[in-house]
Amino acid sequence: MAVVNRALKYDGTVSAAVTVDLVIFTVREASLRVLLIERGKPPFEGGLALPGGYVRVGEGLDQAALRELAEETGIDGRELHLEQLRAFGAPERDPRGRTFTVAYLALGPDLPTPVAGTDAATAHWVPVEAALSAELAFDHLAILKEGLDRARAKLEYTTVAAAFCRQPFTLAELRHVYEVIWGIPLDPSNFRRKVTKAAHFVEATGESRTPEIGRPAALYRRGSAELLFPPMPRSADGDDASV
Amino acid sequence: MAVVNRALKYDGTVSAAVTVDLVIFTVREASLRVLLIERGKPPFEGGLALPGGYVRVGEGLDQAALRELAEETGIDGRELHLEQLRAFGAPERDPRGRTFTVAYLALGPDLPTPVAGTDAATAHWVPVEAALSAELAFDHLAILKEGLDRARAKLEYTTVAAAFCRQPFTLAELRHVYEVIWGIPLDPSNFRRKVTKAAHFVEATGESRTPEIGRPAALYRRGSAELLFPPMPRSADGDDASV
DNA sequence: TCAATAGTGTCTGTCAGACAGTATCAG
DNA sequence: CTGATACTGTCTGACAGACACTATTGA
Repeated sequence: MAVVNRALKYDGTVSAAVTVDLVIFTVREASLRVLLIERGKPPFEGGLALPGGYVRVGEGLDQAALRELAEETGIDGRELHLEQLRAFGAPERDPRGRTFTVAYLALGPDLPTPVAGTDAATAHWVPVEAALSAELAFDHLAILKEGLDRARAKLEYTTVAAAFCRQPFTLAELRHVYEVIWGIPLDPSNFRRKVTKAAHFVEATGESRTPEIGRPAALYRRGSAELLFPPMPRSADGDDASV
Repeated sequence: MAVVNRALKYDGTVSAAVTVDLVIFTVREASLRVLLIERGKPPFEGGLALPGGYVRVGEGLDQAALRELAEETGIDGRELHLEQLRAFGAPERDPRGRTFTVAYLALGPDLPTPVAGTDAATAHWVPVEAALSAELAFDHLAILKEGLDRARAKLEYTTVAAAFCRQPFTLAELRHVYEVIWGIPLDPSNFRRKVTKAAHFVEATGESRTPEIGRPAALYRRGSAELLFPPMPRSADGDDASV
């Protein structure tokens, strides 16, 4: 769609299209998944890509990211964690002409199977290991990698892990998020001590949930803290398992 | 400069100018300083701003940042730490029309007084406390704040502090960087233990430098490590002193 | 009763904070 | 010698890793 003009201004500066692209992660069935769409139009027609689209006139970057999130997935962005990753602007990253993209990272609880939107023929939750070895359109593989790195890093020193859990949640569910994203097992006992002693990471609801088997687990909600101090230690030897 | 076209494409997507802006920090005379220019042209003529300029045709973002660094300061960017902060794109951030900017953070040792460049009437190393309470052009105050936050955070878990020191350096000089940027004193003894025990943060040259007064100090060079593990602890009570 | 998961208690090593004490220079 | 800064050593408390042990459910 839309031929992007690659207009030269007299002084050699560039006028370009600007897009937002979204790295949307969720945890489902013991794996971290990213939302990928099958492109319905050239370039890369039929190929896999991150959801995204052009920024509109009069629209801010965050605003554009929220709109694309709603359009391509039907998700209300206010329910998830959304933050900017960074801008990508290599001259040849889009064969249609000069295009800059601002990548966003979105984290949410196991989300509904998304609604195919404007540019999306179909959308799927793809396990990240699979996505990392897939051929993605444009420079989306690099963007995905940065998103993954950022998500992994942020689990350490912020409380975003809770963004992956539908509230209320058990500590086992929260721990599961860490284990899946870091690809390493955590000691349940030490995890509990850490999380419950950190100020305002989680707050107990006083209720509990009885699973099909085993002892009922206490339920918690997100606390008010954004930063986690001291951080959640990732085992010294930076072992990322498979990925 | 130059009138930026705010062309609407038929589908309402925007074509815009793209700039890079630089937050360049250095440590001098017991204060953290940022390079600000006095704008030579409208808008905000005569006002203070971060150095920066338009991205050119065929030029990548990092490349544009390096070029602007050289043009406006005469600094060879390969000598300093340069990383992207993030993109800013509020619709009304530039009165001339829709403009996106990609902010960069640059960290270097006490740098030469910069050469006034293309868009800069004059350039100064301004103490950050002063810059934070100044009226900066565009959204540059917000960009500066983010740069400062990022720099402070990165001292904790990376070895970038060494980027502020001309090599070779003493451990007192390196410690001074932390103290100035965090605005808190660090215990010299514990700092030494931490830095020398961390793998490849610094490596001893075997030489020493005799100051005007006091015992000579051993000299070190940057090590190969980028990440610092375990991190440099910032005292639990997040006290940022004045700033 | 057992299987399974939730949750508690405790030992140990590592490391940060505090600070006493020693070393090496210029005058 | 004094003053100043560089460097070493040591004690203590906080906390992570490991893991034994107890608690509460369904079948």
